[in-house]
Amino acid sequence: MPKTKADLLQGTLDMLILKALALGPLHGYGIIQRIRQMSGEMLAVEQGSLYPALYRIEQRDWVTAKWDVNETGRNAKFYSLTAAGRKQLGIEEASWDRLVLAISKMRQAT
Amino acid sequence: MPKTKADLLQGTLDMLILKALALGPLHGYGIIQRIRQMSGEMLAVEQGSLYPALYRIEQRDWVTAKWDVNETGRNAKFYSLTAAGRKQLGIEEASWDRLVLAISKMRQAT
DNA sequence: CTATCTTGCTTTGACATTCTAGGCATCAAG
DNA sequence: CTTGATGCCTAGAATGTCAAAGCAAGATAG
Repeated sequence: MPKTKADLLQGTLDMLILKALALGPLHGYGIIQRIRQMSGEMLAVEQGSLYPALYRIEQRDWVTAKWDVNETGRNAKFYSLTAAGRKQLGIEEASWDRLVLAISKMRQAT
Repeated sequence: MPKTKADLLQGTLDMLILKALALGPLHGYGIIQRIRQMSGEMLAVEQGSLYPALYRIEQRDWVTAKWDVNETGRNAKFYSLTAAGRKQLGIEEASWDRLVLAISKMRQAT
């Protein structure tokens, strides 16, 4: 039974999370929804991928976390982009652009 | 010591190999050079990545291998794209395009 | 002739990342 | 009271790439 092709490529998730948080602080569950919405329903991040990724990203000081209450009064852990995180987002976007360019060159090659 | 960012994202190598072989049969060592050349020197595939990938790809019948001699008379294992491989290349290119589109939507999202 | 470089294939282990699958808690709606 | 949505977390499996090493043959330079 062939595995279903992964939605995401390894290495893109950090960029997506940082990009989602660039629109403003948000809790984990909301980040998943924001990514889905921003991508036009094309990208679906699993919780089992997101939370470990958030932990990694926090360790690297690209985001900070703070428990707070959401608009409905429930507790949730809100993540905010740091200055370093914003810088990292730029790096990852540039890296992504390079890869896209390189592969588009592959496409054109005779 | 932060690791150097990977040149490739996991999941793209198969597509690159298939794409390189779409230009004609070639041996492993040559595939690395062809990918480098096709990508405008932007993509460098390591031997330690390539040969295991070729093995996987052969197991999936996307390529066939045959020992032969190269133009200088040396032995080398030549890989050729199969019909299934050509089909797979199409699938992977379409999947790549979808991901690029999804991420470009992320970029535009407000 | 012998040291080094390039070509060529292979294998091992480390590493990072994503996913599946589960658990737990709260709250609203039926 | 049961179900679904919201919300967080973890363990383990699977995957794929890379660094590093080894082996071999031929070319080239000294």
